[in-house]
Amino acid sequence: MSHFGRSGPPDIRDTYSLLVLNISFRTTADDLYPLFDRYGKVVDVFIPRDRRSGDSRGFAFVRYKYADEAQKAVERLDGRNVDGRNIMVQFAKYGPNAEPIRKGRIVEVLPKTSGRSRSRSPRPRYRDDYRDRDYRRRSRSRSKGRYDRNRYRERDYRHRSRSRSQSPDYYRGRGRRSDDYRRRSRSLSYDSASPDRRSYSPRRSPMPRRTPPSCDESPDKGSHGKRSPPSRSVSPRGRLADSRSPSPRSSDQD
DNA sequence: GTTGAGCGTT
Repeated sequence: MSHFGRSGPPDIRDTYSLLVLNISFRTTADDLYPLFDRYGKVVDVFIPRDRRSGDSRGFAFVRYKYADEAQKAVERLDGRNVDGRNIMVQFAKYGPNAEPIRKGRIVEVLPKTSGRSRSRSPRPRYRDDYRDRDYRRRSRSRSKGRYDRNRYRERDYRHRSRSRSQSPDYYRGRGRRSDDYRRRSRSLSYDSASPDRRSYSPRRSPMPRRTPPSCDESPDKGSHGKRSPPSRSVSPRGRLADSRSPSPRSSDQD
């Protein structure tokens, strides 16, 4: 979807893609187009949206016809306040196919003569993590802390250098044991230890299974872990995989 | 109604 109503990418042969991050969730391409178009010839403005919800992911791609104009827009719009959010404009490092751009076109065309023009926001950048093509499915935001939406797909995406400050020793020595310990503790330490350590959160009941007549007690309280253990211990994974997502990768794309 | 590191589609 392009702002021009065209189908797919117009022409990336001679266009320079700019990645606009930190934009508001309600900011649309129409809002960015005039903003970027003022600094150069904008070929296309694309804002990835969620398939399910259809909401913006919080970033957009602006394609310029010339690199010099694109660079100017980067220096100009980078850090600009749009819709109440401080956007971050930078050259896209990856192409639509998740491939590294280095044809000398869209790739970083930062003139060394200009020195460090982006000293305004010297953020770390990585170029060897794009291989994870599954990133397109990852939660568009960290709301998973509150809402378990795509927790099943959550993996080591942001572990590059954000929250992964712990020493590798922890994972090598403790990591394995922890995994093993967690597994076995699931069958006997259910009502003894923390009943809800990392248990499965059937976000929504697959089937409209109404609560039993005896709904006097709150199922979230201790009562829940008292009668549930037997059913979960039988086949915790079987239920989840049989009722919800049998193969996360199977239905990756429609 | 929420969210906030990052890299893209008819």
